[in-house]
Amino acid sequence: MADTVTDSTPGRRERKKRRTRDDLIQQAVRLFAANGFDETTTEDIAEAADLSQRTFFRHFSSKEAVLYGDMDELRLRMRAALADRPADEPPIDAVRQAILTLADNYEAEREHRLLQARLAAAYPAVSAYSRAVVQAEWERELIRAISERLGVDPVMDPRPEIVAGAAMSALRVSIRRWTASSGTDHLPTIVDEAFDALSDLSRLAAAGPPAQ
Amino acid sequence: MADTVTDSTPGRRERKKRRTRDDLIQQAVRLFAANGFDETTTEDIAEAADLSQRTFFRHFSSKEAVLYGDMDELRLRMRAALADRPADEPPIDAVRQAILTLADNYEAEREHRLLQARLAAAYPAVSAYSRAVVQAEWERELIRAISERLGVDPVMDPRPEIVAGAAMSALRVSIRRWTASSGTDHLPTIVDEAFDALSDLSRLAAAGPPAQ
DNA sequence: AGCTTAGTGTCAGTCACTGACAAGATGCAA
DNA sequence: TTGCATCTTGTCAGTGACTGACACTAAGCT
Repeated sequence: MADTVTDSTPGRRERKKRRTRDDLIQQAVRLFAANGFDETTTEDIAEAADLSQRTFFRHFSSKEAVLYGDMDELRLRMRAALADRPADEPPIDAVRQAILTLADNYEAEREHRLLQARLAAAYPAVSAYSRAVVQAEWERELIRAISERLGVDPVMDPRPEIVAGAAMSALRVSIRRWTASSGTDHLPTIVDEAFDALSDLSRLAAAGPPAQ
Repeated sequence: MADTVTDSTPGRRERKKRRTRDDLIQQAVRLFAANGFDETTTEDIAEAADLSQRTFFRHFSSKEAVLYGDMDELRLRMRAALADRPADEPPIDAVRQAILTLADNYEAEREHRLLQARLAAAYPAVSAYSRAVVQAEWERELIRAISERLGVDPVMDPRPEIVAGAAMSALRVSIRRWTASSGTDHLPTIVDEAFDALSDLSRLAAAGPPAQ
Protein backbone atom coordinates (compact mmCIF):
# COMPACT_ATOMS: atom_id res chain seq x y z
CA MET A 1 0.00 0.00 0.00
CA ALA A 2 2.17 2.81 -1.26
CA ASP A 3 -0.90 4.95 -1.78
CA THR A 4 -0.48 8.66 -1.47
CA VAL A 5 -3.43 10.53 -0.03
CA THR A 6 -4.04 12.41 -3.29
CA ASP A 7 -5.99 9.93 -5.35
CA SER A 8 -9.07 9.27 -3.29
CA THR A 9 -11.24 7.52 -5.86
CA PRO A 10 -10.17 8.08 -9.48
CA GLY A 11 -6.77 6.77 -10.53
CA ARG A 12 -3.91 8.75 -11.98
CA ARG A 13 -5.15 8.08 -15.51
CA GLU A 14 -8.61 9.43 -14.76
CA ARG A 15 -7.25 12.57 -13.18
CA LYS A 16 -4.96 13.26 -16.10
CA LYS A 17 -7.80 12.81 -18.55
CA ARG A 18 -10.00 15.12 -16.55
CA ARG A 19 -7.27 17.74 -16.46
CA THR A 20 -6.80 17.52 -20.22
CA ARG A 21 -10.51 17.94 -20.73
CA ASP A 22 -10.65 20.94 -18.41
CA ASP A 23 -7.68 22.48 -20.20
CA LEU A 24 -9.44 22.16 -23.52
CA ILE A 25 -12.58 23.79 -22.14
CA GLN A 26 -10.66 26.62 -20.58
CA GLN A 27 -8.61 27.38 -23.67
CA ALA A 28 -11.63 27.07 -25.94
CA VAL A 29 -13.68 29.47 -23.86
CA ARG A 30 -10.80 31.92 -23.72
CA LEU A 31 -10.34 31.84 -27.49
CA PHE A 32 -14.07 32.03 -28.22
CA ALA A 33 -14.36 35.07 -25.96
CA ALA A 34 -11.34 36.74 -27.52
CA ASN A 35 -11.83 35.95 -31.20
CA GLY A 36 -15.31 34.54 -31.71
CA PHE A 37 -16.60 31.05 -32.42
CA ASP A 38 -16.24 30.71 -36.17
CA GLU A 39 -12.96 32.57 -35.95
CA THR A 40 -11.47 29.93 -33.65
CA THR A 41 -10.47 26.62 -35.22
CA THR A 42 -10.33 23.32 -33.37
CA GLU A 43 -6.66 23.34 -34.30
CA ASP A 44 -6.25 26.65 -32.43
CA ILE A 45 -7.87 25.20 -29.33
CA ALA A 46 -5.82 22.03 -29.38
CA GLU A 47 -2.69 24.08 -29.98
CA ALA A 48 -3.45 26.37 -27.04
CA ALA A 49 -3.88 23.33 -24.80
CA ASP A 50 -0.69 21.85 -26.28
CA LEU A 51 -2.51 18.86 -27.73
CA SER A 52 -3.18 17.50 -31.18
CA GLN A 53 -6.44 18.23 -32.97
CA ARG A 54 -7.16 14.52 -32.92
CA THR A 55 -7.06 14.53 -29.14
CA PHE A 56 -9.49 17.42 -29.05
CA PHE A 57 -11.99 15.29 -30.93
CA ARG A 58 -11.40 12.37 -28.60
CA HIS A 59 -12.64 14.53 -25.74
CA PHE A 60 -15.38 16.47 -27.51
CA SER A 61 -17.53 15.35 -30.37
CA SER A 62 -17.72 18.82 -31.91
CA LYS A 63 -16.46 22.36 -31.59
CA GLU A 64 -19.82 23.29 -30.09
CA ALA A 65 -19.58 20.57 -27.44
CA VAL A 66 -16.51 22.04 -25.79
CA LEU A 67 -18.34 25.32 -25.18
CA TYR A 68 -20.98 23.43 -23.22
CA GLY A 69 -18.54 21.01 -21.62
CA ASP A 70 -19.67 22.00 -18.14
CA MET A 71 -23.40 21.46 -18.62
CA ASP A 72 -23.72 17.93 -17.36
CA GLU A 73 -23.23 18.99 -13.79
CA LEU A 74 -25.94 21.62 -14.15
CA ARG A 75 -28.33 19.08 -15.60
CA LEU A 76 -27.82 16.83 -12.60
CA ARG A 77 -28.44 19.74 -10.26
CA MET A 78 -31.71 20.36 -12.05
CA ARG A 79 -32.64 16.72 -11.71
CA ALA A 80 -31.95 16.87 -7.99
CA ALA A 81 -34.09 20.00 -7.68
CA LEU A 82 -36.97 18.16 -9.34
CA ALA A 83 -36.60 15.18 -7.05
CA ASP A 84 -36.65 17.47 -4.01
CA ARG A 85 -40.04 18.99 -4.77
CA PRO A 86 -43.03 17.42 -2.96
CA ALA A 87 -44.66 14.71 -5.07
CA ASP A 88 -48.15 16.19 -4.75
CA GLU A 89 -47.12 19.63 -5.94
CA PRO A 90 -48.75 20.61 -9.25
CA PRO A 91 -46.32 19.62 -11.99
CA ILE A 92 -46.14 23.11 -13.46
CA ASP A 93 -44.94 24.44 -10.11
CA ALA A 94 -42.28 21.76 -9.74
CA VAL A 95 -41.14 22.57 -13.26
CA ARG A 96 -41.01 26.26 -12.47
CA GLN A 97 -38.80 25.58 -9.47
CA ALA A 98 -36.50 23.36 -11.51
CA ILE A 99 -36.11 26.07 -14.13
CA LEU A 100 -35.45 28.59 -11.37
CA THR A 101 -32.60 26.36 -10.23
CA LEU A 102 -31.08 26.78 -13.66
CA ALA A 103 -31.69 30.52 -13.50
CA ASP A 104 -29.91 30.71 -10.15
CA ASN A 105 -26.92 29.00 -11.66
CA TYR A 106 -26.90 31.50 -14.52
CA GLU A 107 -26.67 34.27 -11.95
CA ALA A 108 -23.94 32.47 -10.03
CA GLU A 109 -21.86 31.89 -13.14
CA ARG A 110 -22.97 35.06 -14.84
CA GLU A 111 -19.87 35.75 -16.94
CA HIS A 112 -19.56 32.25 -18.33
CA ARG A 113 -23.27 31.79 -19.01
CA LEU A 114 -23.45 35.20 -20.60
CA LEU A 115 -20.62 34.26 -22.94
CA GLN A 116 -22.41 31.07 -23.93
CA ALA A 117 -25.64 32.97 -24.52
CA ARG A 118 -23.90 35.68 -26.51
CA LEU A 119 -22.16 33.17 -28.71
CA ALA A 120 -25.48 31.40 -29.23
CA ALA A 121 -27.05 34.71 -30.24
CA ALA A 122 -24.23 35.49 -32.66
CA TYR A 123 -23.49 32.09 -34.20
CA PRO A 124 -26.29 29.90 -35.56
CA ALA A 125 -24.24 26.74 -35.09
CA VAL A 126 -23.91 27.47 -31.38
CA SER A 127 -27.59 28.28 -31.03
CA ALA A 128 -28.52 25.07 -32.80
CA TYR A 129 -26.30 22.99 -30.55
CA SER A 130 -27.57 24.64 -27.42
CA ARG A 131 -31.13 23.82 -28.36
CA ALA A 132 -30.62 20.42 -29.87
CA VAL A 133 -28.32 19.05 -27.19
CA VAL A 134 -28.20 21.05 -23.98
CA GLN A 135 -31.81 22.16 -23.80
CA ALA A 136 -33.06 18.88 -25.17
CA GLU A 137 -31.41 17.14 -22.21
CA TRP A 138 -33.06 19.52 -19.77
CA GLU A 139 -36.37 18.97 -21.48
CA ARG A 140 -36.03 15.21 -21.14
CA GLU A 141 -35.46 15.64 -17.41
CA LEU A 142 -38.64 17.67 -17.17
CA ILE A 143 -40.65 15.17 -19.19
CA ARG A 144 -39.50 12.32 -16.99
CA ALA A 145 -40.33 14.16 -13.78
CA ILE A 146 -43.72 15.34 -15.02
CA SER A 147 -44.86 11.95 -16.23
CA GLU A 148 -43.86 10.41 -12.92
CA ARG A 149 -45.86 13.03 -11.07
CA LEU A 150 -48.87 12.55 -13.30
CA GLY A 151 -48.40 8.81 -13.12
CA VAL A 152 -48.68 8.49 -16.88
CA ASP A 153 -46.65 7.02 -19.70
CA PRO A 154 -45.09 9.88 -21.68
CA VAL A 155 -45.37 7.83 -24.85
CA MET A 156 -49.15 7.61 -24.54
CA ASP A 157 -49.97 10.92 -22.87
CA PRO A 158 -48.75 14.04 -24.66
CA ARG A 159 -49.20 16.36 -21.69
CA PRO A 160 -45.76 15.90 -20.12
CA GLU A 161 -44.12 16.85 -23.40
CA ILE A 162 -46.44 19.82 -23.84
CA VAL A 163 -45.75 21.16 -20.37
CA ALA A 164 -42.01 20.58 -20.63
CA GLY A 165 -41.87 22.16 -24.06
CA ALA A 166 -43.76 25.23 -22.91
CA ALA A 167 -41.47 25.56 -19.90
CA MET A 168 -38.32 25.27 -21.98
CA SER A 169 -39.71 27.83 -24.35
CA ALA A 170 -40.31 30.20 -21.45
CA LEU A 171 -36.74 29.63 -20.30
CA ARG A 172 -35.36 30.39 -23.77
CA VAL A 173 -37.27 33.64 -23.98
CA SER A 174 -36.10 34.55 -20.50
CA ILE A 175 -32.47 33.87 -21.27
CA ARG A 176 -32.71 35.86 -24.49
CA ARG A 177 -34.00 38.85 -22.55
CA TRP A 178 -31.45 38.42 -19.82
CA THR A 179 -28.72 38.33 -22.45
CA ALA A 180 -30.12 41.44 -24.11
CA SER A 181 -29.75 43.21 -20.77
CA SER A 182 -26.15 41.99 -20.57
CA GLY A 183 -27.09 40.04 -17.48
CA THR A 184 -28.02 43.17 -15.52
CA ASP A 185 -31.64 42.05 -15.13
CA HIS A 186 -32.31 39.33 -12.57
CA LEU A 187 -32.86 36.11 -14.49
CA PRO A 188 -34.94 34.34 -11.81
CA THR A 189 -37.28 37.33 -11.81
CA ILE A 190 -37.59 37.24 -15.60
CA VAL A 191 -38.29 33.51 -15.44
CA ASP A 192 -40.97 34.05 -12.82
CA GLU A 193 -42.72 36.58 -15.02
CA ALA A 194 -42.47 34.21 -17.97
CA PHE A 195 -44.17 31.43 -16.02
CA ASP A 196 -46.85 33.83 -14.88
CA ALA A 197 -47.51 34.67 -18.50
CA LEU A 198 -47.63 30.98 -19.30
CA SER A 199 -50.34 30.40 -16.68
CA ASP A 200 -52.38 33.20 -18.18
CA LEU A 201 -52.09 31.96 -21.78
CA SER A 202 -55.80 31.41 -22.30
CA ARG A 203 -56.80 34.60 -20.51
CA LEU A 204 -54.76 36.70 -22.92
CA ALA A 205 -57.15 39.02 -24.76
CA ALA A 206 -56.74 41.25 -27.76
CA ALA A 207 -56.36 44.96 -27.16
CA GLY A 208 -59.36 47.19 -27.77
CA PRO A 209 -59.24 49.72 -30.61
CA PRO A 210 -56.29 52.12 -30.04
CA ALA A 211 -57.82 54.61 -27.56
CA GLN A 212 -61.07 54.86 -29.50
CA MET B 1 -44.31 44.06 -79.03
CA ALA B 2 -43.12 40.63 -80.01
CA ASP B 3 -44.27 39.15 -76.73
CA THR B 4 -45.21 35.51 -76.74
CA VAL B 5 -47.95 34.50 -74.37
CA THR B 6 -45.70 32.16 -72.37
CA ASP B 7 -43.75 34.56 -70.15
CA SER B 8 -46.51 36.37 -68.34
CA THR B 9 -44.43 38.04 -65.65
CA PRO B 10 -41.04 36.39 -65.01
CA GLY B 11 -38.57 36.38 -67.87
CA ARG B 12 -36.86 33.40 -69.45
CA ARG B 13 -33.92 33.75 -67.06
CA GLU B 14 -36.17 33.65 -64.01
CA ARG B 15 -38.02 30.61 -65.24
CA LYS B 16 -34.83 28.75 -65.97
CA LYS B 17 -33.48 29.54 -62.54
CA ARG B 18 -36.69 28.41 -60.95
CA ARG B 19 -36.60 25.16 -62.92
CA THR B 20 -33.01 24.51 -61.89
CA ARG B 21 -33.94 25.09 -58.27
CA ASP B 22 -36.92 22.78 -58.51
CA ASP B 23 -34.76 20.11 -60.13
CA LEU B 24 -32.31 20.29 -57.28
CA ILE B 25 -35.08 19.95 -54.71
CA GLN B 26 -36.65 17.03 -56.53
CA GLN B 27 -33.40 15.14 -56.96
CA ALA B 28 -32.32 15.86 -53.40
CA VAL B 29 -35.60 14.62 -51.94
CA ARG B 30 -35.44 11.52 -54.09
CA LEU B 31 -31.90 10.71 -52.99
CA PHE B 32 -32.59 11.48 -49.34
CA ALA B 33 -35.58 9.16 -49.41
CA ALA B 34 -33.64 6.40 -51.13
CA ASN B 35 -30.28 6.58 -49.35
CA GLY B 36 -30.62 8.81 -46.32
CA PHE B 37 -29.43 12.32 -45.56
CA ASP B 38 -25.84 11.81 -44.43
CA GLU B 39 -25.47 9.14 -47.09
CA THR B 40 -26.23 11.63 -49.86
CA THR B 41 -23.53 14.14 -50.76
CA THR B 42 -24.15 17.55 -52.28
CA GLU B 43 -22.07 16.29 -55.17
CA ASP B 44 -24.56 13.42 -55.64
CA ILE B 45 -27.47 15.86 -55.74
CA ALA B 46 -25.78 18.22 -58.17
CA GLU B 47 -24.78 15.27 -60.33
CA ALA B 48 -28.33 13.92 -60.39
CA ALA B 49 -29.59 17.31 -61.52
CA ASP B 50 -26.74 17.49 -64.04
CA LEU B 51 -25.19 20.53 -62.39
CA SER B 52 -21.95 21.32 -60.65
CA GLN B 53 -21.69 21.26 -56.88
CA ARG B 54 -20.87 24.97 -56.99
CA THR B 55 -24.22 25.65 -58.60
CA PHE B 56 -25.98 23.67 -55.91
CA PHE B 57 -24.54 26.03 -53.32
CA ARG B 58 -25.57 29.04 -55.36
CA HIS B 59 -29.18 27.92 -55.01
CA PHE B 60 -29.09 26.56 -51.47
CA SER B 61 -26.96 27.69 -48.59
CA SER B 62 -26.66 24.20 -47.14
CA LYS B 63 -27.55 20.58 -47.71
CA GLU B 64 -30.31 20.99 -45.12
CA ALA B 65 -31.79 23.98 -46.93
CA VAL B 66 -32.65 22.03 -50.07
CA LEU B 67 -34.77 19.61 -48.06
CA TYR B 68 -36.88 22.52 -46.85
CA GLY B 69 -36.76 24.40 -50.14
CA ASP B 70 -40.55 24.48 -50.36
CA MET B 71 -41.24 25.98 -46.95
CA ASP B 72 -41.43 29.63 -47.86
CA GLU B 73 -44.76 29.18 -49.54
CA LEU B 74 -46.14 27.45 -46.47
CA ARG B 75 -44.92 30.25 -44.25
CA LEU B 76 -46.76 32.79 -46.37
CA ARG B 77 -49.90 30.70 -46.21
CA MET B 78 -49.63 30.72 -42.42
CA ARG B 79 -49.17 34.47 -42.45
CA ALA B 80 -52.30 34.84 -44.55
CA ALA B 81 -54.22 32.61 -42.17
CA LEU B 82 -53.21 34.85 -39.27
CA ALA B 83 -54.22 37.97 -41.13
CA ASP B 84 -57.62 36.45 -41.88
CA ARG B 85 -58.58 35.87 -38.26
CA PRO B 86 -60.74 38.56 -36.63
CA ALA B 87 -58.63 41.17 -34.85
CA ASP B 88 -60.54 40.89 -31.59
CA GLU B 89 -60.14 37.12 -31.33
CA PRO B 90 -58.05 36.05 -28.32
CA PRO B 91 -54.45 35.71 -29.56
CA ILE B 92 -54.13 32.12 -28.45
CA ASP B 93 -57.10 31.17 -30.63
CA ALA B 94 -55.73 32.97 -33.66
CA VAL B 95 -52.43 31.19 -33.09
CA ARG B 96 -54.18 27.85 -32.82
CA GLN B 97 -55.89 28.42 -36.15
CA ALA B 98 -52.63 29.43 -37.79
CA ILE B 99 -50.96 26.27 -36.55
CA LEU B 100 -53.93 24.25 -37.77
CA THR B 101 -53.31 25.72 -41.22
CA LEU B 102 -49.85 24.21 -41.09
CA ALA B 103 -51.30 20.93 -39.89
CA ASP B 104 -53.74 20.88 -42.80
CA ASN B 105 -50.86 21.30 -45.20
CA TYR B 106 -49.05 18.41 -43.56
CA GLU B 107 -52.07 16.24 -44.27
CA ALA B 108 -52.31 17.50 -47.83
CA GLU B 109 -48.65 16.82 -48.54
CA ARG B 110 -48.43 13.85 -46.25
CA GLU B 111 -45.70 11.89 -48.02
CA HIS B 112 -43.32 14.80 -48.41
CA ARG B 113 -43.86 16.20 -44.91
CA LEU B 114 -43.50 12.74 -43.45
CA LEU B 115 -40.17 12.35 -45.20
CA GLN B 116 -38.97 15.67 -43.81
CA ALA B 117 -40.11 14.71 -40.33
CA ARG B 118 -38.53 11.28 -40.53
CA LEU B 119 -35.24 12.70 -41.69
CA ALA B 120 -35.39 15.22 -38.86
CA ALA B 121 -35.99 12.39 -36.41
CA ALA B 122 -33.10 10.35 -37.79
CA TYR B 123 -30.48 13.02 -38.49
CA PRO B 124 -29.58 15.62 -35.84
CA ALA B 125 -28.37 18.06 -38.48
CA VAL B 126 -31.78 18.02 -40.14
CA SER B 127 -33.59 18.40 -36.84
CA ALA B 128 -31.38 21.34 -35.92
CA TYR B 129 -32.02 23.08 -39.21
CA SER B 130 -35.74 22.51 -39.02
CA ARG B 131 -35.88 24.13 -35.62
CA ALA B 132 -33.36 26.88 -36.13
CA VAL B 133 -34.55 28.01 -39.53
CA VAL B 134 -37.97 26.72 -40.56
CA GLN B 135 -39.70 26.76 -37.19
CA ALA B 136 -37.93 29.94 -36.17
CA GLU B 137 -39.50 31.67 -39.17
CA TRP B 138 -42.94 30.39 -38.24
CA GLU B 139 -42.39 31.55 -34.70
CA ARG B 140 -41.47 35.03 -35.88
CA GLU B 141 -44.72 35.19 -37.83
CA LEU B 142 -46.63 34.28 -34.68
CA ILE B 143 -44.78 36.82 -32.56
CA ARG B 144 -45.50 39.57 -35.04
CA ALA B 145 -49.19 38.71 -35.24
CA ILE B 146 -49.61 38.37 -31.48
CA SER B 147 -47.92 41.64 -30.62
CA GLU B 148 -50.08 43.42 -33.17
CA ARG B 149 -53.18 41.91 -31.64
CA LEU B 150 -52.11 42.81 -28.13
CA GLY B 151 -51.02 46.22 -29.35
CA VAL B 152 -47.65 45.87 -27.62
CA ASP B 153 -44.00 46.10 -28.57
CA PRO B 154 -42.53 42.58 -28.60
CA VAL B 155 -39.19 43.96 -27.46
CA MET B 156 -40.71 45.33 -24.27
CA ASP B 157 -43.46 42.80 -23.57
CA PRO B 158 -42.37 39.16 -23.31
CA ARG B 159 -45.86 37.72 -23.69
CA PRO B 160 -45.93 37.44 -27.49
CA GLU B 161 -42.71 35.43 -27.43
CA ILE B 162 -44.00 33.26 -24.60
CA VAL B 163 -47.25 32.47 -26.36
CA ALA B 164 -45.56 31.86 -29.71
CA GLY B 165 -42.92 29.68 -28.11
CA ALA B 166 -45.49 27.58 -26.30
CA ALA B 167 -47.49 27.18 -29.50
CA MET B 168 -44.46 26.12 -31.53
CA SER B 169 -43.58 23.67 -28.82
CA ALA B 170 -47.07 22.20 -29.01
CA LEU B 171 -46.70 21.91 -32.77
CA ARG B 172 -43.36 20.12 -32.44
CA VAL B 173 -44.79 17.60 -30.03
CA SER B 174 -47.75 17.08 -32.31
CA ILE B 175 -45.61 16.50 -35.38
CA ARG B 176 -43.42 14.09 -33.45
CA ARG B 177 -46.47 12.03 -32.51
CA TRP B 178 -47.91 12.24 -35.99
CA THR B 179 -44.58 11.00 -37.36
CA ALA B 180 -44.51 8.18 -34.84
CA SER B 181 -47.88 7.06 -36.17
CA SER B 182 -46.46 7.21 -39.71
CA GLY B 183 -48.98 9.89 -40.52
CA THR B 184 -51.95 7.63 -39.87
CA ASP B 185 -53.23 9.80 -37.02
CA HIS B 186 -54.93 13.04 -38.00
CA LEU B 187 -52.47 15.86 -37.35
CA PRO B 188 -55.05 18.64 -36.92
CA THR B 189 -56.71 16.52 -34.25
CA ILE B 190 -53.41 15.96 -32.46
CA VAL B 191 -52.71 19.69 -32.62
CA ASP B 192 -56.11 20.47 -31.18
CA GLU B 193 -55.50 18.19 -28.24
CA ALA B 194 -52.09 19.76 -27.72
CA PHE B 195 -53.59 23.24 -27.55
CA ASP B 196 -56.23 22.02 -25.14
CA ALA B 197 -53.47 20.70 -22.91
CA LEU B 198 -51.72 24.04 -23.20
CA SER B 199 -54.80 25.88 -21.96
CA ASP B 200 -55.00 23.55 -18.98
CA LEU B 201 -51.35 23.94 -18.02
CA SER B 202 -51.99 25.42 -14.60
CA ARG B 203 -54.86 23.07 -13.82
CA LEU B 204 -52.63 20.05 -14.23
CA ALA B 205 -52.51 18.21 -10.91
CA ALA B 206 -50.33 15.43 -9.62
CA ALA B 207 -51.80 11.95 -9.46
CA GLY B 208 -52.89 10.60 -6.11
CA PRO B 209 -50.93 7.72 -4.55
CA PRO B 210 -51.01 4.73 -6.95
CA ALA B 211 -54.43 3.16 -6.09
CA GLN B 212 -53.82 3.52 -2.31
C1' DA C 1 -25.33 44.02 -83.40
C1' DG C 2 -23.35 45.66 -79.05
C1' DC C 3 -23.47 46.08 -73.99
C1' DT C 4 -24.61 44.78 -69.39
C1' DT C 5 -25.97 41.46 -66.15
C1' DA C 6 -26.78 37.06 -64.12
C1' DG C 7 -26.12 31.91 -63.90
C1' DT C 8 -22.73 28.39 -64.46
C1' DG C 9 -18.32 25.48 -64.53
C1' DT C 10 -13.73 24.85 -62.93
C1' DC C 11 -10.21 25.07 -59.64
C1' DA C 12 -8.08 25.69 -55.45
C1' DG C 13 -8.56 26.16 -50.67
C1' DT C 14 -10.34 25.98 -45.64
C1' DC C 15 -12.04 23.49 -41.90
C1' DA C 16 -14.78 20.11 -39.16
C1' DC C 17 -14.49 15.52 -38.37
C1' DT C 18 -12.97 10.31 -38.84
C1' DG C 19 -10.43 5.81 -39.40
C1' DA C 20 -6.04 3.38 -38.99
C1' DC C 21 -1.76 2.59 -37.04
C1' DA C 22 2.12 3.15 -33.88
C1' DA C 23 4.07 4.64 -29.41
C1' DG C 24 4.15 5.83 -24.67
C1' DA C 25 1.83 5.81 -20.10
C1' DT C 26 -0.84 3.41 -16.67
C1' DG C 27 -2.98 -0.25 -13.99
C1' DC C 28 -2.69 -4.81 -12.60
C1' DA C 29 -1.10 -9.42 -11.81
C1' DA C 30 2.29 -12.89 -11.44
C1' DT D 1 9.93 -6.16 -10.06
C1' DT D 2 8.53 -7.76 -14.40
C1' DG D 3 5.17 -8.59 -18.05
C1' DC D 4 0.90 -7.88 -20.15
C1' DA D 5 -3.48 -5.68 -21.24
C1' DT D 6 -5.55 -1.26 -21.62
C1' DC D 7 -5.92 3.52 -22.28
C1' DT D 8 -4.48 7.93 -24.19
C1' DT D 9 -2.16 10.32 -27.48
C1' DG D 10 0.22 11.73 -31.98
C1' DT D 11 0.63 11.29 -36.85
C1' DC D 12 -1.19 10.72 -41.29
C1' DA D 13 -4.37 10.34 -44.80
C1' DG D 14 -8.94 11.00 -46.21
C1' DT D 15 -13.98 12.66 -46.76
C1' DG D 16 -17.24 16.13 -47.39
C1' DA D 17 -19.52 20.71 -46.64
C1' DC D 18 -18.79 25.10 -48.04
C1' DT D 19 -16.31 29.48 -50.23
C1' DG D 20 -13.65 32.79 -53.20
C1' DA D 21 -11.79 33.86 -57.73
C1' DC D 22 -11.90 33.66 -62.54
C1' DA D 23 -13.54 32.76 -67.12
C1' DC D 24 -17.41 31.69 -70.12
C1' DT D 25 -22.00 31.77 -71.84
C1' DA D 26 -26.84 32.96 -72.12
C1' DA D 27 -30.43 36.43 -71.36
C1' DG D 28 -32.35 41.07 -71.40
C1' DC D 29 -31.97 45.66 -73.25
C1' DT D 30 -30.90 49.44 -76.60
